[in-house]
Amino acid sequence: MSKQGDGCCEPLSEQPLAAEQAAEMAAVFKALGDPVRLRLLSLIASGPGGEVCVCELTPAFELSQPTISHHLKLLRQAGLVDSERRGTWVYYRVRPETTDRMAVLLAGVGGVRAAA
Amino acid sequence: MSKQGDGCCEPLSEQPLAAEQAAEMAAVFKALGDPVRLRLLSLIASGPGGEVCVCELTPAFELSQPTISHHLKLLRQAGLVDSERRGTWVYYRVRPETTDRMAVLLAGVGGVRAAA
DNA sequence: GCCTTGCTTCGACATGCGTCAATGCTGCCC
DNA sequence: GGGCAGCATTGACGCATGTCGAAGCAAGGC
Repeated sequence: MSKQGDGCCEPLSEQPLAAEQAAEMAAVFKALGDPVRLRLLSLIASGPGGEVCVCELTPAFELSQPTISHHLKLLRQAGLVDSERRGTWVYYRVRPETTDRMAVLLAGVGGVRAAA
Repeated sequence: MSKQGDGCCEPLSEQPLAAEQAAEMAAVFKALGDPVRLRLLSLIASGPGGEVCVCELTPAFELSQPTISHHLKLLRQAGLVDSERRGTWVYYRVRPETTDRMAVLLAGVGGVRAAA
């Protein structure tokens, strides 16, 4: 418990990510941590007007339709996309607030010394 | 609206994230999709000189020491951090190349229309 | 040389996650 | 109203993941 050495075990002046905030961010990253969801997000973002119908997303994968719906639900719960029913079809769009927030966090982690 | 081909189901001109690339990126995001690993990365990034000894990381969590080592291994395998043994202690540092790459990807997803 | 400290690796267990088939529900068209 | 297409939900199964205790390795101090 006493100090084990000179260059070790000094208390950190600040830890920029609290446990609560980390859990919140990790939930979003966990939603991104799947190839299918990542491609879904990319397809939605690159769609015309930033919107894509589910009927365009399902045939893009060799997966069953319920599986795609499940992944879209997870993306929605993570706050990464938003859905809107328009007549027969359901359209999804990206929520830039969430993606930008994650991008800023990653840039901050990687560029701490560059910013300072 | 019997015309299904009009407002729906047109083929995408391009899908910016191929399956291989998505799998590679998703592996990194999966490594970030855990509160413990996210806090570890944050602690490492905010350490003096961008380096932190493992003996500083372990007491920051209410987890066993092998568990922390396991999470650090996953971060290392994802290319997010790098480890270096210096005498008795092992120091970890962030690899900004990886974090910046992810930040660019997220910024691109969120700001497609802003860039265009 | 031997013991102590710091960290990793090895099994083992419980939980969570991705996937599918089957079913349910909503809205359009005849 | 009846039928049908588009999506979502449910239940179930198999695999991956987080966690721990115990053991193994490397480096220093006595």
